[in-house]
This record gives sequence, structure tokens and C-alpha cells, in this order.
Amino acid sequence: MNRPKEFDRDGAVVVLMDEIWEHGFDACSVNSMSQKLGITRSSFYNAFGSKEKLFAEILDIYSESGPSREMFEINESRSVLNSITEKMFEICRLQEQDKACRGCLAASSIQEIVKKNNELEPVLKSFFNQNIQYFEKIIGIAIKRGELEDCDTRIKALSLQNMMVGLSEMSKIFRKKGELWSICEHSLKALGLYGEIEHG
Amino acid sequence: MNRPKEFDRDGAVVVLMDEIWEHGFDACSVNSMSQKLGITRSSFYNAFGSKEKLFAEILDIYSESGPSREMFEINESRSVLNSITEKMFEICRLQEQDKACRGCLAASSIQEIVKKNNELEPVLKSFFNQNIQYFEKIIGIAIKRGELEDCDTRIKALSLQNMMVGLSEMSKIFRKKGELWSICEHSLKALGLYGEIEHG
DNA sequence: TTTATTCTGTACATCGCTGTACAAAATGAT
DNA sequence: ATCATTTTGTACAGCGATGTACAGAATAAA
Repeated sequence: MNRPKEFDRDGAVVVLMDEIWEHGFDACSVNSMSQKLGITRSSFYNAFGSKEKLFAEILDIYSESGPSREMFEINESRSVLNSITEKMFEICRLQEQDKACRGCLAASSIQEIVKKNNELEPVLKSFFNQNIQYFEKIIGIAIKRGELEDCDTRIKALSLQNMMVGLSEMSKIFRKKGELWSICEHSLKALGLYGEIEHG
Repeated sequence: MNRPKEFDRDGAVVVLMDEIWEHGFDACSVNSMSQKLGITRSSFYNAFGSKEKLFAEILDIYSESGPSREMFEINESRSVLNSITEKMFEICRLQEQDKACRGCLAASSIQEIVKKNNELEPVLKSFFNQNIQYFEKIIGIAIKRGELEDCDTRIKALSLQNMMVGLSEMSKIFRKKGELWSICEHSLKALGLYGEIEHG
């Protein structure tokens, strides 16, 4: 019925996620992103509406493919603490290898969005609130299973989130091999969230 | 011998520190900062050299007036853990009250500077490395005094730093009264760095 | 008063970004 | 083939930022 797009929109979103992840939300202009895709700005506006709507889409994809969703792999055969610890180990490994020092997309965006972008602030906040809800849930499971001593799940979840947000920024500064994981391991143990894993 | 400046340079640095703290390094253009001071850009360049040199100056002042320096108030009558805990309580209180949600100037600048500003990246990194050195030192004292069980002071210091950097960003998202402190209190206790304080 | 020095204002030429508006192009359906 | 719809390219008019260059203003010292 209509003229088809001359580019792969879904693929484009991923490309732009990488762009924003690496350079930051503000540094990515509609101009530069359009250039990156090889389209004109009018096509960009037509396809994505605005930079803000694009970012909201990106954050949605990020939350589905990002750390929290994979942590969700909690089943009967594997302990919650193991899942958390393994995932955190994986995150440390990825951030250590990442020469672009991107950290966590959501955490890195806080500075540019909170109190600076009225449209995206609630979107970002809801991302973190969902994350916390999820953390509370699995921590509750861990307690029920006796893996973790009884505690306020919200405070525990917030403390875990705090540790992860910290790691995102710390990974940009402290680049010595293994250092990130040693912070993470120590903090997880301190919080009682560490489960023994075999790491290659 | 020469024509005197028509503005208070030292005062101006503080004003610009607040500007950058609130709006971020990138968002503060030489133009806008000059306007804020009521001077022209040529005067700005004459007085500060460049945005980068200005930021280096600001970070220097920040590190002298900021959290780490005041933590340094460690004497015989007060325990190290008390000092840390009290200071962290103060930080939580300030960030909770701060309606601009500025967090920590240095932590907030990481995203805009690492891998993006070759001139400032080493400046910022040295800020954090100095911080870590200081943390290691006081943690060492705490161990020597028997306030803290023996541990790797570097990892403990990095974990504390990690927690603080996390708090800086978390304070922008989670604004419920007392929540920040409950994260902090829980994390300090977990790390063995909590000392009882009376908070009014 | 002259001189040296430093600060300040104006101007320059360039560049990139913004959002919209409009016409042209490309397709599917009738 | 015509129509409706959507995508795309071009253009517009404006804004703000950049770093430098140069002339004029203001002062202290000689």
C-alpha cells in the first residue's frame, strides 16, 4: 500500500543503541545518527519521531537484552546467589574487555537525563524501578529458600543496584585486570549475595 | 603594573563549579559561562585559558572542599568508622536535600570525560586514585586500631569508593526520604565500615 | 608623562544543529 | 492506469558555539 522504508528499522535501532551507548545521549545529534544510518534527517524523524522516542525504544530493548533479564534464569537446580554471582562476573568480564568503557547504558544516561530531559526522566526512572522490583523478587526467593538470611528485601535490592551502578562508573576509571571483579566479589560477599561459582 | 580584572576570579571559579556541577561539563559552553559571569569570551579565555583548564582547577577545589578531605578529620578521640559513617550520613542528607540532584561532581563527570576528553581524563582519574589512596590509608588505620578485621585495604577502599559512586547516581533516581541513607547504612554495615553515630 | 603590561569588547569566518515544510519518488491496492 | 499512502531529498531560516585577532581601555611603574 505504501512506499517501503529503504533501511532496516529494527537493525537501525540497534546501531543507534551502540552509538548512544558509546557517545552518550547528548553527543548523539539527530544529524550524526542519521548520517550513521545513511539516511536523511527527515527519514529519521519519520521513522523514530524524535530522539526521545528513539531512546525510550532503545531502553526498552536494553532492559530485555540487558543484565537483569538474564539474571532471571532462576530455576530449581541453580541457587539465586549463584545466578547473581555468575551474572555479575560476566558483567565484570564484559566491562573489562570493553575498550570503549561504556559501562551500563542506563546508569550512564542518568547524568544526562535526570533534571535535564523531562520526557525521558520518567522513562529512565521506571527502568530502574522495574529493576529494583525484580531484584526484590529474586532476593525474596533466596530468603524463602534459605540461601540468604531474612532481611528487608527492598534495602537489599537497592544496595545491590547501588553496587551495580557504582561498578558501571568504576569500570571506566579502574582498568586494571581483575580489579573490577575483586570489588564485585568483595561487595557481594559483604551483602551476603555471593554464591560460589567456577570462573574460567 | 597592569590593568586589573573587572571580576573576582576566585569567586568566579566557584560560580562556574556550581554551573558545571548542575548542568554538566558539556552543557556548559564557554559562551554560557561567560554570560553567567557577565564577561565576554575573550575575558574568559584570558582568565582561565580554556574550559579544560578551568575544570581541572574546579576539580582541585572540589577535592579540597569535598567529602574526602573532611573525612580526614581522624583523631585519637574518634574512631575511623565513626568518621566514615558520619560523613556518609552527611552526604546522604545533602544529596537528599539537593533538589537539583547533582550528586558528586567527579562521579557525574566520568561519563562525559572518560574516552571523550583526552586532556581531562588523566585529571579525573588522578582525582579518583588520590581518593583511593586516602581511603586505603584510613582503612589501614582502622585495622591497626582493631576497629576493622584484617583485610586487603585496596579492595576495601575500592569497594567503599564503588559504593559512594553508586550513591551519587542513585541519589538522582531514588528520592524517597531516608532511602539513600538506608542503602548507605546497610552497605557500610555489610562492608564492616559502619560505626554507630547519633543522627539528629 | 611615558611606557609596559594586561584586560576587555568587537568582529570575523566557520561550522553544526534544529524542526518543519514541501515536492518528488516509490509502492500496493483498486 | 490511477489513487492513496508513505518515504525520501532538498531547502529554509535561525540559532548558538568555536577560537583567534586586533584595537582600545585601564592601570602600575619608571
